[in-house]
Amino acid sequence: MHAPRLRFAPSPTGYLHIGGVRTALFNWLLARRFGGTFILRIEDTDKSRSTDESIQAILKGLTWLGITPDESPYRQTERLDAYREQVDRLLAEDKAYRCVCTPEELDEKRKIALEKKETPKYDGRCRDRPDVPEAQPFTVRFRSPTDGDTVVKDLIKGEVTFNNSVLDDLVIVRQDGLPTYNFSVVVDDALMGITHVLRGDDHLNNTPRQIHIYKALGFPLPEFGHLPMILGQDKSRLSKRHGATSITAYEDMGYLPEAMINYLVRLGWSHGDQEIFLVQELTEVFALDHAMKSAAVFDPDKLSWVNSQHLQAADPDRIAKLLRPLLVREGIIADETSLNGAWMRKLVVALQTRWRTLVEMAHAAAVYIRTEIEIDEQAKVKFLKPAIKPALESLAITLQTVSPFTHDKIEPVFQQVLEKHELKMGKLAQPVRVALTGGTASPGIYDVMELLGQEKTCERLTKAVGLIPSSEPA
RNA sequence: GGUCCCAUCGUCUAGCUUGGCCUAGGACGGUGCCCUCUCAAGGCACAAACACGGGUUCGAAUCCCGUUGGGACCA
Repeated sequence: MHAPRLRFAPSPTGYLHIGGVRTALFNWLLARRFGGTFILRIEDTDKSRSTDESIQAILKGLTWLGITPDESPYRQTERLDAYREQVDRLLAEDKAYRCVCTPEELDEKRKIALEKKETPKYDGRCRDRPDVPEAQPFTVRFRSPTDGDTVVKDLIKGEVTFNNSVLDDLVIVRQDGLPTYNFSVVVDDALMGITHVLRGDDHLNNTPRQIHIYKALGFPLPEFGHLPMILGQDKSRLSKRHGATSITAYEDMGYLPEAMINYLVRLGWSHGDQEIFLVQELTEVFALDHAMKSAAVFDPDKLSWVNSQHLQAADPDRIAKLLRPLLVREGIIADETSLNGAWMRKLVVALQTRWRTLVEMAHAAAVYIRTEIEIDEQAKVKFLKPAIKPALESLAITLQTVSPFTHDKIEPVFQQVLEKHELKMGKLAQPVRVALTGGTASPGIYDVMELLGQEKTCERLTKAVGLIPSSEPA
């Protein structure tokens, strides 16, 4: 593969789907790997279903992932002249013809065929009609070969043979003058010099038709590759009822773009036993020879794990930066500038291995930011007992003298309190943890204290002491 | 209904092209243990699959045929 030209050609009829992203990703990766060009083409000829919001969503999603086109995006609705020109050629060369059969007539014939248990197929009534009426509304049909085989040499599926007799004369221009999918896609791919058509395998059956159009138009054939679908947990095609299928949803849920790419690339492709990939690395090793033929089930658990791996490896300052808007969104801070960078970095380091998404991290961060915390009732009953009260009290007092209030300075003071009260680490750490965070799970206790700062630490300890009765209730 | 695609642990997959290295490997998830101030992270271990049936062959997850099951497209 040398300097290939690849494209992603979504139709803007909804949000950007996970499956679409995977297709885009494979194309983009191949372009990067082999020094090629990646093109984005918006297939918006279906005006009734296409929306500008969708186009924006597609662009936004791809941009988030860094899958950006090398040429400015094309829109089919801006290329109508090109299709018209090619249709005229076909018509002039008698490789296509006008068909004046009405939808009603065709429907009727289809019904009859179905009743007779025959495959509905256009009967070719206008194919060789010498007297095509001029004034009537018409569609343009492609004159398909009726015998022989068409072999698709698919990059992923291998050789797939279709018998031409099953192909009927497909409509390439509708009554409203707009080209149909199978025609516009060929004209575009040919005119844009696409060398490799990599798309979902739901298009495999269309490929022989398209090959005939290429040939009729005298264009060189690209290579074809048909990627398997992505399925939901119930093994049916991924759809709304499987939960989030929009790429935007994953950004909102706090997944990292590189994790998304990593997870999606492994869905249908492998590189030995390697699971975690940097995007850079993918652009160096990705190729189609280890692409899967069969459909894959989307597994949110594994995505979550992949995300955690990238989250742990990520630069804390970058994560901090991504966290800020989420903290605002979740109502934890008032505006993005309200916390200082060095502190945010410490926060991220403390939480990085403990949570799998940015949103989870943001929620976990609340305890260190808010002035008021809620103490879990069970934790309180279990750990904030009279026996520990003196130790907590003396900790609250001695910690006030620590300066600077850092992990390393806090540790010896904490140890002293342990010794003085003859306590083991675990005996004191848990009550302190409950007092400081309201719960029983948190980062290391010295880190928690440093994050909270002297004031909050001492306040919360004192407050906890106040919650403990002096003696065990009878 | 017709055409086409697909088939290894629950899931993602290695192995299949060039049969023996497969007692089928890795990963997620699950379970247990270790580490440990808790929770994570990390380490170790365990359970878990070649859809089925025929061939071909000394030998098949790997090649061939069929069945079954899933999916897509055309309507």
